[in-house]
Amino acid sequence: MYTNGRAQEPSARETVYAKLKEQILNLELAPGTALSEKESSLVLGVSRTPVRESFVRLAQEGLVQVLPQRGTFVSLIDPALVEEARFMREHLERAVVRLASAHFPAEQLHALEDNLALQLKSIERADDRRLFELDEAYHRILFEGCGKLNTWRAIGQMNVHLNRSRMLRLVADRHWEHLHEQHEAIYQAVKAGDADRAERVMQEHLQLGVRDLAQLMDKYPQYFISGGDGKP
Amino acid sequence: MYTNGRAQEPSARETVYAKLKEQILNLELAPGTALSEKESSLVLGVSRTPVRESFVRLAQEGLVQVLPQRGTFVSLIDPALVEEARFMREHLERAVVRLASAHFPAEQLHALEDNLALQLKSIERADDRRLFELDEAYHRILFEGCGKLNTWRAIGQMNVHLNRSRMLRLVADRHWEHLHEQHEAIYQAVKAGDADRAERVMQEHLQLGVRDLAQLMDKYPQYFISGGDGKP
DNA sequence: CCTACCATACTTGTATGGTAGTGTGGTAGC
DNA sequence: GCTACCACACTACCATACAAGTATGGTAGG
Repeated sequence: MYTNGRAQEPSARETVYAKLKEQILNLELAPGTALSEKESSLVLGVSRTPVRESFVRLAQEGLVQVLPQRGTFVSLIDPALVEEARFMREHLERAVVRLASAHFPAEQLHALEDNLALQLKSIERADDRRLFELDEAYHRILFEGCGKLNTWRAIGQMNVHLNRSRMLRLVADRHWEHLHEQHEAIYQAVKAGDADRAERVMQEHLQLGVRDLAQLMDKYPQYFISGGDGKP
Repeated sequence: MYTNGRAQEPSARETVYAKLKEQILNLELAPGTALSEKESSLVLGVSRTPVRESFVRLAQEGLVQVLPQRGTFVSLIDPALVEEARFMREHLERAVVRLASAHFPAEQLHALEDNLALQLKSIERADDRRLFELDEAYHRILFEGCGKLNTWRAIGQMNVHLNRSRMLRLVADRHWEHLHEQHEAIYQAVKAGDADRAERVMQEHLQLGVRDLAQLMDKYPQYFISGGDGKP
């Protein structure tokens, strides 16, 4: 029988994993912070087992680093990962907007419109976090409309590193001026079927994020990998 | 002191994970096969804990599917994942060979030469598995020479699904004719700095693999996702 | 004062027992 | 013969105990 109503309460492992990941991405758990299975289990009110399994998942994503018998630490931001995340997004999203310009379902086109409207409201309210989420959702919709949602998910695993540096930049200084207008321009180009223009704007759009990575590394050196250490 | 000679014996979790992953990729554990923490722990001679943690990792990669209180199963092959893996590789590797054509270190260039020589020997011996590994290594070297090794690793997580279908194809029918000559052509183009030609050959190269995916799905329907089931 | 050593309090790694949910085969009742 | 029910075997999930390695601070000896 269909017991799969998907109304199951999430497992302890899932909640712990989501909580830790959110805190790491929000920089509430700063890069370099020492974690511990026992401490996290006490804080979150579960045993070590689900915490440990969450650490395994986070370690696989490169968000934490487990040193056997020594400790678990929130990974330092690796500039190479940040740049390569940008690289991946640039080339894959350029390809995707070309696809989108050729054919894009009405449903996702409307979703883009709604998203753009919400972006404007978030900018009015100066709600950075919300705008950040909407930005993510916007790009996700583009992939979804092209039937490339799995590709977006694969990007996601690199994207977390890019997002952490973007979040750091958000703390230092907020300038979302061009963001909405670029999103708008991409939307217009896709709608008009102008693949060349869509690709060009997307390329510019994805070069904004890491322009001043060096400044961030200078301002928050303790959050970044310096020498040969950090990732073996 | 420097006790980090990296000469540590691998943990039980690592060996279990590697073993299971290899067996899944080799199709020794066929898609749909039922696994179990207890059984695997008995077979591999460890307790349930490292097995369980390996399942967590494999589940995150999409290689197994864990149904709570019901069982753990080797994931069926998802044609959408296979196609999107090809999509990612096509666009990222085209970008990479363009970079490589502009500048490529001598060390990696020699590594490509060695690799090509070994490919020839594997073809002579009709050693498919070995040629498969060399093919993977060849592309990895291209990324490495461009300083995009993390990108290759990110592709890897999608690539496993592509490779599983390629392995299935290997079982059915072996035709590696064009593989080596395409690799050779890419090498020549990179060495000559001809970005356009390198990109073009790479594009053709990466369209070979999934040409007859439909045939495989027809021949081994039990290994593939059919309807809306499989991945929620 | 400086150094070498060692007890101790951490850390993660592994093993195991108990719990709750799920599928299945047998059986009682119709 | 057919159906409904129930006991049982099986699963993954979680908690806990033990093992083994590591960093550290205090102390004895020079």
